[in-house]
Amino acid sequence: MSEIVTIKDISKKCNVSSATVSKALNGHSDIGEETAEYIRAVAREMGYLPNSAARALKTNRSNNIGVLFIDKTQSGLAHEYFSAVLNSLKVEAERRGFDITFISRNIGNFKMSYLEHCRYRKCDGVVIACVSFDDPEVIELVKSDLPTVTIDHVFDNTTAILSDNINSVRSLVNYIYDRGHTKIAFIHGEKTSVTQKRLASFYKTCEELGISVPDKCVKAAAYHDPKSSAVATNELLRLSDRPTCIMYPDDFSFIGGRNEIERQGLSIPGNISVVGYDGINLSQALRPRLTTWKQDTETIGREAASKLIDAIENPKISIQQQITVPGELIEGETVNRLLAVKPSPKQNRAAISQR
Amino acid sequence: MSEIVTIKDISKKCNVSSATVSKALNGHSDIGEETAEYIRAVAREMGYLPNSAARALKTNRSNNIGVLFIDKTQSGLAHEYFSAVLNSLKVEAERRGFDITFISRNIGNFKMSYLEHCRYRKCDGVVIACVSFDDPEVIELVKSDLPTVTIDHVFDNTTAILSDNINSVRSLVNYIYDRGHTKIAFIHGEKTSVTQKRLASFYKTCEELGISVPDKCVKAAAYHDPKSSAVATNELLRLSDRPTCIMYPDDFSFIGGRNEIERQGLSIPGNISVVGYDGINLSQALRPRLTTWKQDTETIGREAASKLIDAIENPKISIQQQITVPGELIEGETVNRLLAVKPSPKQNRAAISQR
DNA sequence: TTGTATGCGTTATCAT
DNA sequence: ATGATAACGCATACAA
Repeated sequence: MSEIVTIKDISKKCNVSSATVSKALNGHSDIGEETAEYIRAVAREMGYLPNSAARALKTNRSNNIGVLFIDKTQSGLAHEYFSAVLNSLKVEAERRGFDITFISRNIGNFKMSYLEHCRYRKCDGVVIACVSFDDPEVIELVKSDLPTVTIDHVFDNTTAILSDNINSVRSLVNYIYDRGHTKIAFIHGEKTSVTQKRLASFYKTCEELGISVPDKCVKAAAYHDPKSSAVATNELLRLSDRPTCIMYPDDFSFIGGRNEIERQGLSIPGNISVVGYDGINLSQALRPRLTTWKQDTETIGREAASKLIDAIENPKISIQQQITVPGELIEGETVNRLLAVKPSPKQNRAAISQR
Repeated sequence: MSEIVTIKDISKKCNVSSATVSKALNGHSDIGEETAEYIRAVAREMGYLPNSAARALKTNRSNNIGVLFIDKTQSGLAHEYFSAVLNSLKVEAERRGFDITFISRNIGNFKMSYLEHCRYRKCDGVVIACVSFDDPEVIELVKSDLPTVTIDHVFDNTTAILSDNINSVRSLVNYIYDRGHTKIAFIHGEKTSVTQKRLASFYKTCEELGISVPDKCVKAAAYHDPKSSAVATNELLRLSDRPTCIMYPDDFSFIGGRNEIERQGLSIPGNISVVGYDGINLSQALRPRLTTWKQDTETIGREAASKLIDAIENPKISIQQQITVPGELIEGETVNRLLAVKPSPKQNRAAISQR
């Protein structure tokens, strides 16, 4: 088909040197405006495209950012939260002229570390998310000279984009409390730093509100795993002093809880109230619509790309920072309003047994 | 940190020329076995990594495959079906030494076509999926000299990996019929070639079974859109001669149908039977477990990568082919067994009104 | 303001 | 079996 056109081809057509063409194309100021414009016009007309490999070889810049989105279970692509973040990240990266490369071990026969993969592809920087942050290879990556941005995890020497796990749980608990609940159960995912933040915020907020939290009301489950949340739900529903509201680790896990609740002939929110976490599409397709916390995946992904590229393009003035991205409460229909006034324990128990 | 080590560095250490090192590293046969082994050992010890940019520049091969996974709505990442395919594709590509680059328009300030993006990044080939296949830019891509594999769509000059949309619908309809249903409704997505295949298979199978399909029982909705499926469900439920089983465009859309069914006080499968399509995680987390068709995303993605890389590595002997990937029926709990014997129309009507 | 020359790291051709 | 050399396309230091 159409032959590949190079700078040399353009230089011939324009009767200038290839250096002049290169400068004109890159907008250097030391080229006459008219010649520059002419060269650019010819380049456009000839369908010129820069050769990214040649450019990378020369400049040691690839305009490529690595993305480490790996999970114990599978690739991070399975989680709607992470795929949404990735998508936003990709959009912003492309807007600023960067492509994305998935980083992994084992590329072909070469077994390489994450860092080696980045070096092999000459990635200008790397975004790390949804990965075991204590993996030595991740540490190696973070400690390297490569610009790095982490999502939902803080290392002391990198920029981090954080979904606001403290305020989210605080808001949810306050919302639940305002609707008259004082017996609130919390099902959490695997013990990551995110989980620890949410759990701490849960305890702290309850304490501020004067709500006691029995150990029985805090259950461990796993993220994105309806089964373990179903088990936890079952245990909670069997408590003699049953909670009136259950908080789930994420919207998808709630499906398991919902099954268990319905299996016991209870209705949401009539007999038991619930909230999710994430605000994925599914949560608003369900009936009743799930009350949940929407994480701002669009901003998280965009900021991750943006801060990383800032660091790449301005290595000296860039400083590590932690950016906390607020989310928003989605008020669905799954938290019952129990009483107009703050209930005493006795009233509360009455409200439960009225089912 | 550790400096980048090049072939030249190795050649110095080994007291051979850089040409010899290159050949040894690439396993050429014209190097003494002992020297070659020695060179490789030194390279390993020094932490040598090939410079992909230099190699690409020289060989005109990037070991990079482009991936066009774009949807009207968003990126294809939102659909669990496509993200699963992509993940499998990525795994196979990496196993064979290829990285993946997302192809899009608008990279930086350069507005480029899909083909131009591929050329810019020197992609060795491209996989096309979940895209408007009638987009002129996609056509341009397919008609180019770039090796191409399409997923779920056939062009006459490319290799295609196809989920078996004919047999899947046939199997579903047969399964439903075997359980005593003769009034089967079909809700379909936007009119793509996939949709047309499924619809044709639906009509054909019904005809083979001697089932008549009133126009009222075939409804248009949109993929991945619970709302439109809810609307279609509502219309179907209001029919005087109501279907006993509804087939949904996909598992996620079924959520909308389910809401509508429950809103009307009907139960699944007691009052109305349903099947989904895709077999995503959600479908088996629901209660009752959804009867659906599981598309073999793992094979689809793997084959797409595999065939594309075959074509890249062996351009002469590679031929276009269409590969149909079978799926499997997931027997959930959402199709009621109506009668032991094939029902006459009258019995059938009685069964319906008994609710 | 424009041109010349060089080298980025690699592979391939052709000698030796 | 090994080495010298050139070339891939581009950007830049320096000369003009």
